[in-house]
Amino acid sequence: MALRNSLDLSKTSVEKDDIYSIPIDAFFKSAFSVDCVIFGYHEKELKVLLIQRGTDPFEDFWALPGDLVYPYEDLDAAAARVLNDLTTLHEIPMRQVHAFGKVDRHPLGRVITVAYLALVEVQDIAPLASNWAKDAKWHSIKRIPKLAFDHKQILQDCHKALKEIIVSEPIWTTVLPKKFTLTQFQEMFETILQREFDKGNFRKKINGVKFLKQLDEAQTNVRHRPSALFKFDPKIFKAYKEKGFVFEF
Amino acid sequence: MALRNSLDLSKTSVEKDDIYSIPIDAFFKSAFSVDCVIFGYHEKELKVLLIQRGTDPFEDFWALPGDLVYPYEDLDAAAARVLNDLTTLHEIPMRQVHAFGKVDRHPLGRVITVAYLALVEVQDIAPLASNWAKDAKWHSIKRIPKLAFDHKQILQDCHKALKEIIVSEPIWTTVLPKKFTLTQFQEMFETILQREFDKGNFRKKINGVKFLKQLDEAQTNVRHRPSALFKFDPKIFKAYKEKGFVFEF
DNA sequence: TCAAAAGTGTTATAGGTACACCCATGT
DNA sequence: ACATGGGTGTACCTATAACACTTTTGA
Repeated sequence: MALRNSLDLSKTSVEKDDIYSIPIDAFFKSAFSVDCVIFGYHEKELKVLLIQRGTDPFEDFWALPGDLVYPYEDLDAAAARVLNDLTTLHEIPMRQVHAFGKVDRHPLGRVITVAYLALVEVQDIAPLASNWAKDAKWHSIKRIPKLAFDHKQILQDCHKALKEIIVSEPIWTTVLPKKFTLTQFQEMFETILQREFDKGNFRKKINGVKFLKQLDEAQTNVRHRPSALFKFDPKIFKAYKEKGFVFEF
Repeated sequence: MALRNSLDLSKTSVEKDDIYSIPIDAFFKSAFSVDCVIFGYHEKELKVLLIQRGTDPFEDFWALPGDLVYPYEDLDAAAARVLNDLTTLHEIPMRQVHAFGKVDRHPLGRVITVAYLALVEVQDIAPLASNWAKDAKWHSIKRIPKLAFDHKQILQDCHKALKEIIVSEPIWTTVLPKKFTLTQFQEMFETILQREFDKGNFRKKINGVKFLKQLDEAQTNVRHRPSALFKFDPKIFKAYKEKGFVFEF
């Protein structure tokens, strides 16, 4: 059987055909990992943080940052740790997207991985290579190199999930300045959702939404009419979310 | 540490505080399971198939049907197997919803579980207790007993996911007869989405949707005006799905 | 002829789309 | 004065919601 060759479970006495007599210990011969799709946004460009692997398997390949989950570590905490190892960011929530569990997805053994995503400001990142990575770089979503494992699929699924999450959860707050213009707001959505909006109509929708509050300030030093600045009000948003609010673009 | 007491990893030499020196084998001391939320629909009622546990932990508690994933088994295949063990159904796709990975969620060791859901016709089920279950019964979604593990949370998340999936994927085909009336169709959505629709407006939406085809047949032996019968056309639906179709109720 | 559910039509309103146009600023 | 992006208004069109009404059957 093909799968047999790509797995090393030789330390157990498990025989494939006698599946109902597998000793309980055999089940505890597997591991789980998390893989993080860290999206970065900056000036109308969507990027992903990739690492270049420093060890086998797939040495030198670009891959999503990820790691095995420690025995005493919650799944969510493991994802947060990976983000912290690569960046200076804390308190950025990672969202779980999907578990990938094909038998042969990892050449060294049975490893199920759980994919997480986050959206951050590109400039916030300090891409220092950790011990399992030679290098770490932002890649435009439009030019992704060949990736290790099944990471191409994972990235694709997470990109789709990002588009769904962004309209209902304010994960975009990490990507805009505290005080932002409506144009910045619109461009961010246009980039991530990969479509364009009419300026006037977009603004009408924003005006109907109380959690985006216009400030008494304006831009300065711009060579055009200064824009009003807006801020996000998390308390008011909370009430919206409870009613099932989503941006209906 | 509280977690320490609820886990049994004594076979490894791992010390909590020295997490970076954990031997690779320690990671392969964990297991994964699948838990299946099998929703059943019948005559305006939504139910869930629960089993009564026959073994510790949580013996005699009601729980979601689930099992450990076999070493050579894909995650999706494990979910399908659980469904097959409890029912006579094949070819019913299970949809992955979420992975639950809290350290202490399983009293016997580190077990991450991946939740799946399916929607089936209640009558199709043959609730025979398998070796790990004393009993298996349909429970109305409105009256759910105390559940084992974190299954209450899992059920809740899956119920929410069902509402989201039902409007974009035709998982409801398993629940309606091959030839169905628009009233049956409407009642099914009303039950699952827990809201009501105006008959006339609902039908207007259906008429705009080409993958629901009216047949040249009608009901017989009903003591009221016979309803036209409709069928689902998977080929036409495929084109709709590619354009991102969802029912906007 | 009545009950019951099928099926259609009407209207008022809300919301979306596609524009055109004016405004404030720095150079 | 003009280039640049900010900001507003309008007119058209379509979608939606609420409702009343007609139709077809079995009993």
